[in-house]
Amino acid sequence: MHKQDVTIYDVAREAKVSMATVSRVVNGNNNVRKSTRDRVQSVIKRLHYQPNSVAQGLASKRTTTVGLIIPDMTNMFFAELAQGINDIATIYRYSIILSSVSNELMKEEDTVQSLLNKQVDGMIYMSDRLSPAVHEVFDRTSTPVVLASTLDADGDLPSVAIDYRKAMKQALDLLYQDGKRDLAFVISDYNATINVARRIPVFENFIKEHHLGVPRIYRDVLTYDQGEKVFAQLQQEHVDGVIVSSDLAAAGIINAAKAAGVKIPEDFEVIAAGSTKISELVRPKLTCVRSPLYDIGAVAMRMLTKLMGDEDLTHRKVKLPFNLVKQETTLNQ
Amino acid sequence: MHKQDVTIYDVAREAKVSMATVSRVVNGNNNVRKSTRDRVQSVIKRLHYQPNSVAQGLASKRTTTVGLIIPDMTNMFFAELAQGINDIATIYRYSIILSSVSNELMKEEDTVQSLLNKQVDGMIYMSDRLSPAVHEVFDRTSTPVVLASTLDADGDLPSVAIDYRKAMKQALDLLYQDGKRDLAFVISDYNATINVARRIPVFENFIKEHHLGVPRIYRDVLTYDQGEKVFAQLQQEHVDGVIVSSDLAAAGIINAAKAAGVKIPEDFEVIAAGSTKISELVRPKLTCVRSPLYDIGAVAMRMLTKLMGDEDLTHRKVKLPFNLVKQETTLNQ
DNA sequence: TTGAAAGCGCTAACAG
DNA sequence: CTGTTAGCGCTTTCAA
Repeated sequence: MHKQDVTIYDVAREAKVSMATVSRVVNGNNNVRKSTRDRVQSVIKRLHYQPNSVAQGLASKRTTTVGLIIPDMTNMFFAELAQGINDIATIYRYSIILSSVSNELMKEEDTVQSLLNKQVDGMIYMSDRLSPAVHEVFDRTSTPVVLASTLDADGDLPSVAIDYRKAMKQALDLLYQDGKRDLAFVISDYNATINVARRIPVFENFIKEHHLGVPRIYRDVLTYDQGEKVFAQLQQEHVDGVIVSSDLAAAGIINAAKAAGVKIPEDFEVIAAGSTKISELVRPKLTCVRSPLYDIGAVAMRMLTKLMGDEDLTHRKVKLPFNLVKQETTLNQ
Repeated sequence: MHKQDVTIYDVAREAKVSMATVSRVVNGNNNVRKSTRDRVQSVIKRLHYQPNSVAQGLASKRTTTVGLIIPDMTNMFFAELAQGINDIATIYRYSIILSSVSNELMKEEDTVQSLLNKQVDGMIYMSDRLSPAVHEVFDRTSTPVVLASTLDADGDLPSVAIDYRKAMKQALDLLYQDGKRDLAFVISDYNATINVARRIPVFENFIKEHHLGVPRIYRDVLTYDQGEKVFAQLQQEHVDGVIVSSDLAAAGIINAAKAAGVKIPEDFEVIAAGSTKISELVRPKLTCVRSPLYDIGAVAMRMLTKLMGDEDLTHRKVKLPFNLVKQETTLNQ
């Protein structure tokens, strides 16, 4: 049994034309007489001919494939981004090679290089941290890259995101207006660009301006369990308002607070700086910054298609509007 | 700027060997003298040579790529499966082409065919329903396929799953032992193989054996909102024990029940027949059937690697052990 | 509107 | 241990 039984050559022979003509028909090239086209198409149907994409890729140097570098696909945040990318990719008939880099089995730069070796036409990068090694690979290649929900703080890679500074500021304002003065910021990765270059400076500045003492930052809190655990520390330090980067961790904090008999939002307010379905299904419902994740993915993919078609981008750094959704973990005036 | 500047030919010339020898070095073939190997490797390094996977694929007829057909990547259930697949794939150096078939943009059989055209070495299929059209494509190809967390009820495609009959039976027993007599089964897709061929027969049989009247089955309940909505019906029909196929929908039911002042588990018990992180973060915590999702994915991928290496499978239908995790939505004796 | 022919970059006999 | 030589299946000039 063969992987491929019928090739373009078989079609050409049966239809009594050259391979070139079959190729034209397959690729929708108009320079074919209608009668010829019909004849070829009927042979294609009769023989169940399917073009070999690998051969097409080698000959044309286009694979109609894009690479997706994602930190962790079990994180709904990224899954929703990926869904937006996927849908647009499908419309444009691009396939997606998925690389989840959560495991330590392969270095990120090797993953990216492997994508390049597969001759992807473009890549979308959504890891929070753009290491120098990865950046170097991006710089060396002519294959277009778009960042989704991430930033390239120093460089100028095209990106789609929200205004993290503004979102952080609004969240802090809300806590402050509600009378909270002992604020904390709970994050997963301190060195993620969006944290170190955006949210943290805003947070520290806010604390300073309002004379709220020392900025309290808790790191490495990403999972539900880590959220549950960090609550004890928050309570010990008498924190009464907290911004949490992941809503999964925020769910842990909320449940731990409820278990400890703490009243939310009266005595303790929580805002998630990033959100997924989870913010809707915990009780009390989570006040959160809602990014248009699906749209971020969709826009990023659309930008990539332009880049892959050698078009220019009108905007290289796109900021999409976000929403501060006031729910039950803040006083919600 | 070119996509590929240095080819195997350049390396051969610089190292003063033939392309064949370079190819041998690249592929770790042992029939190369150490000194030659070293010389070639140093040239490879100096020139930053990277093999073109597309050309390799065309020449060798192996792409070291597998296709993943997934219904909806924003469903954590599938995301966790995919993670297991991804990790094993990474170990064996396979890339993953991801096809989310949730959108209506492309028919499933076309998606599968497109994967075949890309010359994937194998496929893992995780959609709940194996349509005749898709099955036909699978039957026609010699490319190996493994089903993960799905069944091929009539056919004999290799699969990895749990014992759905047993899981359903245990869940029903638990509700019955707790004194619940007005049972219902809430599912997303009635025609999913695991439902129509496994769970539903067990449910109907149970109802009959215990003389519990007419089996109540609620369909098309998949999302959180749909779960919230279906609760009104459950209440109206005085259901006191329900098995829900998706834990996301179960979360909706629980929250709606709480909002209606219904006491869980005293007056109303809930068991999720499939579970993810969500079962842990709702309150009360959800009693659920826990499938080893990551392992199912991992085992499926391992089976696929064997098939792709032309090895035989000792077991074509693997059943992994599951757990009925008793938490707060059942009386939990 | 069509065909001939030269690759795309690599692998895999085969011969030596 | 190494090189020669055909391809893999398709696209793409270039001529006709």
